[in-house]
Amino acid sequence: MRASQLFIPTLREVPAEAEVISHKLLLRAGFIRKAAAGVYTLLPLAWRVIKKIEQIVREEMDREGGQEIMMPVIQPAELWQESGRWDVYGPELFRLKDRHGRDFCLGPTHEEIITDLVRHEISSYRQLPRLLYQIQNKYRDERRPRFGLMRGREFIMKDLYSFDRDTAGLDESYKKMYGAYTRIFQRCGLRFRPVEADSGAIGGKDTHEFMVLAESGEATVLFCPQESCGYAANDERAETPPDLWTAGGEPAPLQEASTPGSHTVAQVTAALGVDPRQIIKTMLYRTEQGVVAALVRGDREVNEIKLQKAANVLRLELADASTVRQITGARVGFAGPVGLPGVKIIADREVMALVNAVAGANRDETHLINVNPGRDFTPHLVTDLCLARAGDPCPHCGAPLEAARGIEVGQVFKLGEKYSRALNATYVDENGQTRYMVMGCYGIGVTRTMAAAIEQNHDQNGIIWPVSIAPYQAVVVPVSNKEPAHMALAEKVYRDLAAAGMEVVLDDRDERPGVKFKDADLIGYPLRLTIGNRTVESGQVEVRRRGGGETVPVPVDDVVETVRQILAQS
RNA sequence: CGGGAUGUGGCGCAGUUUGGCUAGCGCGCUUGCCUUGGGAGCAAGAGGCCGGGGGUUCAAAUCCCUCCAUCCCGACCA
Repeated sequence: MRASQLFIPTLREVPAEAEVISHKLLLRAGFIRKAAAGVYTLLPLAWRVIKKIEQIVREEMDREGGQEIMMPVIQPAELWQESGRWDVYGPELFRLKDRHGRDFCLGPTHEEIITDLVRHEISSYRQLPRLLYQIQNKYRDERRPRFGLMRGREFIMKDLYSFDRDTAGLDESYKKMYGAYTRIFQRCGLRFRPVEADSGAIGGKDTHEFMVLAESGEATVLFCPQESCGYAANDERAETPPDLWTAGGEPAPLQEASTPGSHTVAQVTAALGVDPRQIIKTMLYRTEQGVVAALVRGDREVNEIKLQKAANVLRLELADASTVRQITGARVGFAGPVGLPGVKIIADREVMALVNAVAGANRDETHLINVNPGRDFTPHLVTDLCLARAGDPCPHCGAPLEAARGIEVGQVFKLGEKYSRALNATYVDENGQTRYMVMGCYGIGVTRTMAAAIEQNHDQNGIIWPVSIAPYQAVVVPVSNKEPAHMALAEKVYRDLAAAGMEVVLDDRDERPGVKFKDADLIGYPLRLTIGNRTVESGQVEVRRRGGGETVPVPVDDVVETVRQILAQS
């Protein structure tokens, strides 16, 4: 393509709305434009990148036996009511009504639709397993869309759904997808890490997230630095072997201490001169089964996912000030487990190891000292409630875990029978028995993958596309489009490359060379071929790799082969 | 959802506090000349319901009310 004909509206200045680098560069380099908050038009360059990522995804899905289908974006409420998610999904679900007043939603995911399809069309074990996938727009009315394509309200997802006869079959499908995902992100040129994750709202058992490592990532992952171990999990999932620290000593009599104004751990440690680990932090949560108190050591934070599981509740939210007052009789910051009636108390293991600890007294401006778990209060349950952090021991090998930020670009789930039961998706096995299908679902955020690639591959001048997903592989830049010798050679090089099957742009715009170079760097073509006075007389072309590498003169007749080799190596 | 900020040609901004006369600047855009190895120069132009609605006033980008949009921060660790 000729740059003079291409729709690539680059910007010299950064639009004020962009925060992260991928958003800034996508706007500046002319890849995207915003239509509404979290909703974008993908311009030709972005669409080319998306199609390349999609193609990689397709090839790897097909290789594992996946079959592509297209499902509706608009989904009837009935199916969501049948699965129970119409009420559970909350305000993130885009809801709408048709002219008759019937309820619909814009699909944030397609378990309902596909399970409905499969229950009607598949009835025998002979038809299983089935792996069906789609690549299309999905919708979530995010409470806060941000970071451009990283957290949009409309985005492109690949979702594959597996239907198996039993859990052994599911394990097989899961393994296939895990392998496919590893290949996909490798082929996209990304530095990533699969981590153990929590299944969250979609429900299910095993799950891994594929995290692209980048500072701008919204998720925290913890991983074991020991290569032989390889443990990695997100911070919500990571198990925390208990640190049974104790100040020791003999249990002393319970006492009250006046702690005016000390409603945080830091303030209490300062007021009483104790180690934060000596404090029992009491967090009150509202659930559909009443208020639950979570106890963790003062230096720890509550992991709400673990708490939710331990409490076996569906909904969990931190109690507001008036609820705290009602339960404890005190303002926020003075809750404690001693004499806390009518509240289910769940304690972390580390709390139980403490001797003569400090806790809120359930009275304003007062704490208790010499609190001894087991003597002064007895939790209903003791378990792991800690949010993991760097430095915690690896649950497998004990080495201190390291933390990193990650962008979640893919997730693989074992759903089990959750949806097949809810929607009655059954088959008849070889013994004539009716059984529920066993499902898995496997998503990749395609638009987010594009953004993540930029987060990981850029410099101060612009994007540095991995060759496999670059919108074009090379740009040919004649230094002057008024110089017949430059243009003639540029045209030849351009045609030769195109004839050899390369995706190449000829920058034939009537611009000064500086402008073309700046745009080439900004857009991030992996290769730039420059034609100017320095080499044109000797019949050479300068070849330069984006993102490092020197400018190398190459004889015209060798250009195609040289480019082919460089691209093959990348 | 809570808090904060912003909304002025395509982009980035000034002007608003202290109402006033043709609403400015840089970039981009158009035309011409000139120039061509890292976002050139000169000249002449085009382009603005000052986010919407309502109000105050002789007079509103500027003051008041209201709505909308966008961005940021937070969403509670007791």
